[in-house]
Amino acid sequence: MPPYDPSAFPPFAVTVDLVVLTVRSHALCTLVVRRGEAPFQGRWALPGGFVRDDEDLGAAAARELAEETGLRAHDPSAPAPVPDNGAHLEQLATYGAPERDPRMRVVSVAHLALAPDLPAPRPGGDANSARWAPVEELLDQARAAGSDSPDALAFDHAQILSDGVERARSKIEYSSLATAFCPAEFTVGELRRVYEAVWGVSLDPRNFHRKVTGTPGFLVPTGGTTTRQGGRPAQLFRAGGATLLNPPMLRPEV
Amino acid sequence: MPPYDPSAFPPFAVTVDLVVLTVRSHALCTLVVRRGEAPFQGRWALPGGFVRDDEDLGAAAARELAEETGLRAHDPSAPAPVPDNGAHLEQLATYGAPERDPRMRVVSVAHLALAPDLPAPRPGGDANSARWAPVEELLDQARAAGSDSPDALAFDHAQILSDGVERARSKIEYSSLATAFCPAEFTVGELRRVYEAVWGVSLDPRNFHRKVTGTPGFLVPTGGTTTRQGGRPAQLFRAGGATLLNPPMLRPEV
DNA sequence: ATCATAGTCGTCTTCCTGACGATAAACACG
DNA sequence: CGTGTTTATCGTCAGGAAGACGACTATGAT
Repeated sequence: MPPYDPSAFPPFAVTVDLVVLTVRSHALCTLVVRRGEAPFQGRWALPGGFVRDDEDLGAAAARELAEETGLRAHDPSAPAPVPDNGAHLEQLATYGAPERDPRMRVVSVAHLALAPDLPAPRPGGDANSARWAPVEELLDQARAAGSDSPDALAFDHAQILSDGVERARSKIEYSSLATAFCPAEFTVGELRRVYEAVWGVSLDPRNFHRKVTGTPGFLVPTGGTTTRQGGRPAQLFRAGGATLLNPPMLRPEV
Repeated sequence: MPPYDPSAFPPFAVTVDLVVLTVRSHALCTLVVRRGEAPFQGRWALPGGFVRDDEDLGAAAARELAEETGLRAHDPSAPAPVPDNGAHLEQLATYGAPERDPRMRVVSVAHLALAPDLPAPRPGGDANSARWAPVEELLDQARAAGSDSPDALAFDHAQILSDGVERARSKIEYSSLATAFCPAEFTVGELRRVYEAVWGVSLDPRNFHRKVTGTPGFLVPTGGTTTRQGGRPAQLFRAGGATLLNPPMLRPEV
């Protein structure tokens, strides 16, 4: 074991980067901001920033999320007394390859946020500096063109986005996390469209309905109904207390 | 968005900590080392150390793992041509509460390593400075006594261990990761005892046998047999190419 | 020879899923 | 005002997987 001498450590910068996902018009979208400075000037990037001196990692991520979107983070470890519109926020992974930032050694603790559909993004300064981009578009781009393409995300953000999307895709299988994409009250059909958008598949409405309404604690009827999707009025639900789905919702093969 | 000025970042130290898990005599155990210096002098802690200047996070974790155990890390992203005794190594989570190290701001990128049963740990220097400790023991301790108990793990390592164990417990459900606890060739019964030790349950040998031998790509028979567990000779298997178990192995309730 | 131990093959019931028919309740439009 | 369209919801049926458990097999120990 090397001697643990805290005065002789290599200096690192620590940042948080955010993969903020939402579902907009049947597509899974993520928030990207345009970089104003070098490196990667003019390229799109995930929102993020430095962790402050006295700030925990999750707090830094929540602060960045609020700055970029106005969303209040919903701490999953809290008892969650208010079913507000706060977004789900969790740590994703940490990226620290030595050359990931050409200027210096930067370790980025990526976080994943899931939010209901939001109005237009709140640009930090100028008008077109932030947007919701369909993740398929961004990921296809990263696969087709290289990471040097001017349309590709800056730094290793395509990898971070890919990891975040994969986390979301797998986590809605066995948890009730998909409700984080929905408003406080939602219908079974709206929840189904979330699954369809995140997985990029279409699901049988009848089997889906049977599954989610038959899982105890997943959905709680509010008593109200809505016709905002057209067609026959649908029951409104809130997310129930259950966080784990057992047995899980099965993602179709293919 | 705050201006991204790399010369004005708050300085952090970045370390890796390791949750090394193995199964020894029917119990899930983790490697702990005794701290030689303050803070927490004399207390047990997870092995770990500083990330070097030009070193990736995973490389730092692999280096620490080799230093502490002699294990070669088995990069899960590599095509894995050699079914060697290398341990499985993956990033777990990152811990960076401002006061987690009283001396300075330290962000620790915890990694999870799964290894087959090893001989006695290789102490870095003196004889009794490292040991395999049953995780139940360590976690019960953390729950019963506070973190100030002299038997409790140093820093926030009880939390890190708890997260690592939970990751391992859930991941063997839907992946073939349990084979990382086994030697290169193993029997169905040995694999079952791994599940039983990690989950702390007992499983029906017949149903378990049906499940693992019936999942395509999970196990590959080597042709050999062994009687090292006593009783009727058992077929030997190697881990197959499949990494995802679908449908998953179900962890019993209760 | 007998027993204990561990492995392996079957059977049966129950639960869950996927496929899909049928009905219900709204709205749009001629 | 009927008719078609859309979405929601209930029901049925066959196939697959899992839990419970019986039965048989091949070793070593006594």
